[in-house]
Amino acid sequence: MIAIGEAARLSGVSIETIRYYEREGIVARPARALNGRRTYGAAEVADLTFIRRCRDLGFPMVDARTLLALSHGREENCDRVRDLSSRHLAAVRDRIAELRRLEAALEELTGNCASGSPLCPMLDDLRKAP
Amino acid sequence: MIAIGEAARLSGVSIETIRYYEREGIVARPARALNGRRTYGAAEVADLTFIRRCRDLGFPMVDARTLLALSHGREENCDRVRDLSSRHLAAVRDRIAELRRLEAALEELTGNCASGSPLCPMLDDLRKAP
DNA sequence: TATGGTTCCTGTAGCGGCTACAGGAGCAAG
DNA sequence: CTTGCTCCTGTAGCCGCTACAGGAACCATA
Repeated sequence: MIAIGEAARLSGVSIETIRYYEREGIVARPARALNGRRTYGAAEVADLTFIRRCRDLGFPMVDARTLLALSHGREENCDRVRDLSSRHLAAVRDRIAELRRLEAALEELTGNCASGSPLCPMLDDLRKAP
Repeated sequence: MIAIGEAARLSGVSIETIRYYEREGIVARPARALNGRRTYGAAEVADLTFIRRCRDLGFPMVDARTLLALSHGREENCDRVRDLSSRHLAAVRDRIAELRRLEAALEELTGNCASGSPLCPMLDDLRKAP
């Protein structure tokens, strides 16, 4: 049994965030040592790591929760998992497309900026309401 | 002189957000009518629209503030503007690259998921700590 | 004049997902 | 015995809004 600092190191989830997950009921409350300190075993560290993996993949917390629950369930509900992840993949692609549009718009604005006008062309563009 | 609802329609900034911008000192406090209601003119609507344009382009509020101030300044500080926007463009590109990595990782995970294993391969991958 | 629908006002709380304290207790090493 | 580390609880802050609650005033119609 290890303390919270060690669990944080092993899982890659910060101490504060571990306590936050506990408060929010995202992970189960760990056992406490006689002095009141939290103690963690391999299963708890695995859960924390699982959550971090989900977050690294950009899943929102609500999905991470669900995935963790599915991972605990006796039947591995692969359909649910695939559904969640393909939705998330679609959201990621939408976001990429949106950022590309931003990128193009910014490129154009900064491109205009390169010209040596007395009036800043970029500010001028921003002032035009579309 | 128009009321806040009309200013919201014209600028594309919601009423609540206009009041928020005012509270935060992002835009100047407008004049008030005798009944205490805010009144807006063309200049105020232009400022709101300017901010919205910045936000649409993904600039953080702190940059939008600066750009608005530059837009009000007597000398159009084009260098500052170009600097801000090229930094922002770089941030957007970084974010796109990050999302592409996510996209690739998610594609691989969901790809695994298509196989008909009794154990969900995606959950299995998530359980492996990298 | 009464009524009803719309707009406006202030103030406060909530969202997500943490992060950063404050203020204190315990524990191990030198 | 002191120093410094880890841990504890509880609260507030981050960003950029958004959503109320609870009330006042305006306008159009009957």
